[in-house]
Amino acid sequence: MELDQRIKHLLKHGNLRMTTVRKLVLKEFLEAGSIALSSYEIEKKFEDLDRITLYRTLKTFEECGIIHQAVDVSGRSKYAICSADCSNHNHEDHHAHFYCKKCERTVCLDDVKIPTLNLPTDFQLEDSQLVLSGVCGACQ
Amino acid sequence: MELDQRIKHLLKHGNLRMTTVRKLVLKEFLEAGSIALSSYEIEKKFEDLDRITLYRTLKTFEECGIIHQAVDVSGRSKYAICSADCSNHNHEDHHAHFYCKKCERTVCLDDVKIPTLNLPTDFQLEDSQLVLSGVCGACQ
DNA sequence: TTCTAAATGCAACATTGTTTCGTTTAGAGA
DNA sequence: TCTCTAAACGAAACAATGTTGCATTTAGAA
Ligand SMILES: [Mn+2]
Ligand SMILES: [Mn+2]
Ligand SMILES: [Zn+2]
Ligand SMILES: [Zn+2]
Repeated sequence: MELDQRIKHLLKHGNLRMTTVRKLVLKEFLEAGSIALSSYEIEKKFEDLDRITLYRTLKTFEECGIIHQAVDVSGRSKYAICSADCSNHNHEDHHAHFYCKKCERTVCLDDVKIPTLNLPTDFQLEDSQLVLSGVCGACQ
Repeated sequence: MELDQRIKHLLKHGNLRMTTVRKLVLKEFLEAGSIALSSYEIEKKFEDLDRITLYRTLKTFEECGIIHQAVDVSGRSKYAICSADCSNHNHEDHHAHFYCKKCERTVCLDDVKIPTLNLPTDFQLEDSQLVLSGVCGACQ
């Protein structure tokens, strides 16, 4: 499907209005693919994009199942486009993320699923995040 | 071993001077055990403890293998005392951490080791962090 | 006890994110 | 196509978290 079509489709599916900022930001994520983007990276790409609006857009997209969050080792939040099966308040992409210490990029490792672990019985598990770090292929 | 003795031993082992702040902070970590502490939590416990010095102390302890870092889901850094086998610039405690969404505490799950995974070959893995979240035993 | 490198304390700054509130606008309905 | 309103935006103000530079204090070796 064409990019503009996918954008329209995703926003409609999430019951979101088609605003300039949303189309702009969503385009970035679609183009980034499995590379996760920080708020700052998006912000600096568009001079007249308001920081606050951007934060709100990211939160909205995350809640709708359009993007998912990946914390990186430095504590910064990054976001990447979700796989098809995520929906409103229900994320299904439980994969690991790799943070490259050289280029500082975070990539989704869609094929590295987070394994099931047995916790002490009194912990009630809801989410899990696996953050790997090292050097990516491009940086070696 | 007595608390003061352990503090002396750990600082000496890390080749660190025995300063007031370091003894104070290290005591907190020893008493906290497997509960990870944020900078803020320590800071508010001692009114006249300088924020900047505290950050530096945490960094120093981390480098010496006295405490280890655990990112929590909110992006905040937390720290907990290391197991015996960590040393200068060489951490050996590769366990998962559990973040309770209710009490916001992070605990070390010393027995939950991070499993080995097969990554795409071009990634050179150095570290891994596994952050589980949900509700802890005390909060149910 | 002396002396110096290490540690501290303060100021100033940077990054990341939230809240409040007035203004603009998307898009549903007439 | 036009009107109208809830949703989204933009600006200001604030908070949390962390770093850097520099002058002062201090631990502990000699
Ligand atoms: Mn991902
Ligand atoms: Mn731990
Ligand atoms: Zn890289
Ligand atoms: Zn709890």
